[in-house]
Amino acid sequence: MKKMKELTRAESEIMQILWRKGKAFVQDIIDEMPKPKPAYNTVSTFVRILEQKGVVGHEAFGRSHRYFPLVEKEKYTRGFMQNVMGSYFENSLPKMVSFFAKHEDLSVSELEEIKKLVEMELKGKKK
Amino acid sequence: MKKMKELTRAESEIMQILWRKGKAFVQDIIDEMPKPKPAYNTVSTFVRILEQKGVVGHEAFGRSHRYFPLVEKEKYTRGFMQNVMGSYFENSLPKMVSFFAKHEDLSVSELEEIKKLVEMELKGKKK
DNA sequence: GTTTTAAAACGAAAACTTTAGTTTATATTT
DNA sequence: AAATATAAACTAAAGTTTTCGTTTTAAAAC
Repeated sequence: MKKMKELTRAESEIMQILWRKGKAFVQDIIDEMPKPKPAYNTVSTFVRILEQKGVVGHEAFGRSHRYFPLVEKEKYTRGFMQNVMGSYFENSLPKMVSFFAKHEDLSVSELEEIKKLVEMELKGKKK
Repeated sequence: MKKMKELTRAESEIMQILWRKGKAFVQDIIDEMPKPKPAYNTVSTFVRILEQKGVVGHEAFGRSHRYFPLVEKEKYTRGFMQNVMGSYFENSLPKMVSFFAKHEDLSVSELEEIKKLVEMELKGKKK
């Protein structure tokens, strides 16, 4: 398994859009970007970089390319979150949950959802 | 409240060490760094950059400086995780927990810890 | 009090990221 | 088929981050 190269901020922003949309032409990507929209060529360059990195592919439609992710968001998220967990939460999910319980204002329904989820998981685990 | 500037990767690596150790001379930081250790000056430059950004301070000992974080890890983590949550988990903690349940192998004791924690939180919430 | 030495400060080169203008190729229109 | 238009590819400049060699400094050793 090849080690996934870390994405830069701009690259990641474009990947987020591709992950969300599944497939997109350069213009579609630009449409999804906020306020100070970059030039067409800027985005075009980035998809090409991402393609070179092996995380994006394309299919030709006439002389246009429609781009799509080659790496699943889940997969990338996994590697990425591994770092975050290690650096910020001592590799402990309870520590992370506790952090959010302390700092963010969790709703009752969110908490109940987590509880249910964890119980489910426990059921599967214990015997 | 001033908006905390995002840290670069190298800066963040040094902050992690300062957060862990509390106080450290440049050499102490280098000692904590992995394999291809950077030159003394490299690290020295970074602590100075961090100082300029207002996230690190120092006290003088003779002609040495002992550096320490001015921004709590918790505080920085908060802003940082807000992004992560938004980009990767649609701002939903249950989604994040679910992600880990699916991908990482959580131990029974971790799950129980989370369950307890969530129940505690619920108790506090529901009237 | 002069020399040595070790750390901080400075400065600038190297590497990487971001941004877009220019060029090229090829469909589409005339 | 020539002109036009459009999208990708190329190129390069601007900006940022990372890396250290060099210089300055001030304390310590002589």
